[in-house]
Amino acid sequence: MSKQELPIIDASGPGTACCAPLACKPLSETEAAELAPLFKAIADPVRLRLLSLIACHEGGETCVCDLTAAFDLTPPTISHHLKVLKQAGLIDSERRGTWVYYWINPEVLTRMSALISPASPAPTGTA
Amino acid sequence: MSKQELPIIDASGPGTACCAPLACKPLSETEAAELAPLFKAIADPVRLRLLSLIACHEGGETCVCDLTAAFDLTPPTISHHLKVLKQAGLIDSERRGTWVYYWINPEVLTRMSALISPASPAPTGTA
DNA sequence: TCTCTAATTTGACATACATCTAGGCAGGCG
DNA sequence: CGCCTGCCTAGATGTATGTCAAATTAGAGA
Repeated sequence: MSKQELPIIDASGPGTACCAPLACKPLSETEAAELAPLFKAIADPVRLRLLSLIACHEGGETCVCDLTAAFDLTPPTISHHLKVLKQAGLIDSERRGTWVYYWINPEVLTRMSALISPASPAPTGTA
Repeated sequence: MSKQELPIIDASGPGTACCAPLACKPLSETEAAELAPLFKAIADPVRLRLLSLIACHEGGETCVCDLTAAFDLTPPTISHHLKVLKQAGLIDSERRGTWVYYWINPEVLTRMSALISPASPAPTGTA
């Protein structure tokens, strides 16, 4: 276990210096190799919907049973996708009694978003 | 040809109403099915670097020969990845004499970025 | 303890994908 | 016209991935 890593994306908090890392200077081979799996994790319709379902759920967390019910897939398949999302660091989970709850890790999503956001994300008079 | 489509992502321009579509309301099956390929296009280290190289190149466009030179891969492989990016609508190209030039389509990238950007992407007094 | 439900793990299978080699098309130049 | 260079297409191949059925673990309750 202890698959908790996400020091990628050039560090930099929410209000970074430059612009979008991607359009600022070419990604190194190493950076690309670490970033690609993050996007691969959300590059699937089921995982995209899972992420959205969890993100939208009130209380910030969702029981697996609710997620499974939203798809025409078997529980093992949902479990597999949740595992992929979790290993990418996009979500986290905890068992509470009989049920397991998942919630989103917004930091990683924010970083991914910033990475692909073009130079001037808000063209509000950028001229 | 004529694989030019990108009406996805819930429409909405740069200054949309709500927040991030993903965290706002659950993605429909259709939306997810149309969005996933976009992320799949950048869910590869080589394509991520290609995109970055093109985005960073001065003049806004890059010759294929420059891209090929940056990798340890054969030209057909680079060509394949460029095709994937182009079919996703992320880049576009034009032949000019002997060389072919590629440039980025920032709109699609912007939409993808907004999609995964958590609730308040630009805390610039959005409240 | 026994049983029932919730969720995950394991193993198998079909499909999708990244990469290469070989060959084809287009444009420049002698 | 013929050749050379730049890029793409076609076909082949090994690996990765999404899905399911069957088996396993974890907790609740009688």
